[in-house]
Amino acid sequence: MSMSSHELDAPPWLRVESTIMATARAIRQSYDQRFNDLDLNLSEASLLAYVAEHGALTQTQIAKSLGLGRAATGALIDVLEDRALVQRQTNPDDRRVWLVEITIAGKELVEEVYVRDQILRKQLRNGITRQERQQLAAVLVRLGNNLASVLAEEIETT
Amino acid sequence: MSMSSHELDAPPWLRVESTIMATARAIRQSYDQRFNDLDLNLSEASLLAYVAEHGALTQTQIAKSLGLGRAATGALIDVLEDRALVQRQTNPDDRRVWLVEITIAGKELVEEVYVRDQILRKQLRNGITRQERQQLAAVLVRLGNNLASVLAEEIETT
DNA sequence: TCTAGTTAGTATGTCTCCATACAGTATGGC
DNA sequence: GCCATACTGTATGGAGACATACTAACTAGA
Repeated sequence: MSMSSHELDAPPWLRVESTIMATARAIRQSYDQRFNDLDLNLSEASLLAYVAEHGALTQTQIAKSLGLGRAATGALIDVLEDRALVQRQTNPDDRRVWLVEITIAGKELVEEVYVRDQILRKQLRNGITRQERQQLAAVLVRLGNNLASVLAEEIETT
Repeated sequence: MSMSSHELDAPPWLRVESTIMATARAIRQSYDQRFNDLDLNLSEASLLAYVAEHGALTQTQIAKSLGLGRAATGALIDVLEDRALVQRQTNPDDRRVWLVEITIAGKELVEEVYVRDQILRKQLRNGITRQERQQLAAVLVRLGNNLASVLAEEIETT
């Protein structure tokens, strides 16, 4: 019935990229659903948990750790601050920066975040061995390095 | 020196998700750069290549194969049609649909797309064995299945 | 000092995609 | 034939992030 001899339906490069992309989107989506009734999305929950663990941090520090840009991080903090889950405090030693801290209400909420994360992680690991997960991470890191050098090289020639 | 026993800087779930997401973004970015002087991005190039290989197709067929929504696909086709790289033709048997075909100009351009893809793919595979790539794909598929059942289950309980 | 360069946070515009709703068209049961 | 249902392509609004540019503030050198 099949007219062509190709094993894949889509061009292979798109295949790889869109599979990875779709996986990432789905992870985000499932976390968003699990946190939905807490009125948190994955990014907000992550920021909250990070601040809960690491204490008073500047926005730039948070942005770097979460792998987001400074603008996106600032917007997240705005939302969480409006809900009194974190608070900004001035730093007398450097008046450019905010020190972001978790509040009491934030601490309470983050406990629930931990619980749900554990449950979801267990479900996602189903049928995937620890070794496979480690290898997945390792390959992604190498791929990331290759990508970085490709992108760097491209800039040089500009 | 370290107060906590955590090995990672960021919350682990964000770690996984953002690594995958960042990888996907970087792949997209490197393709976009390589296709930049052709005035194509990855999605456009993929669509062009897919139509070049599979001939006259409806937009819905293309959307499904590329893993995009119908709206996004239609927008892509608009752009490519304006540049006369593909053309829409009516189908007398079903007046709802467009049949999208590649043009002569499109065929010429897609040849260059193939060349550049081969080069980039080779660079990205550097230091990653065929077996590892296959395993990466396999793990992503299983993870995707887990995600699908998690998301489905969530909908049921709503 | 004061001047140039750097850094922190914010504002703005763009990109790429999804979800939803809509109008036109097909299709299958009666 | 007629009607409910399903499907195609399009329009629109929103999410989530980036890149750029901007202001305020810090820092180091003459």
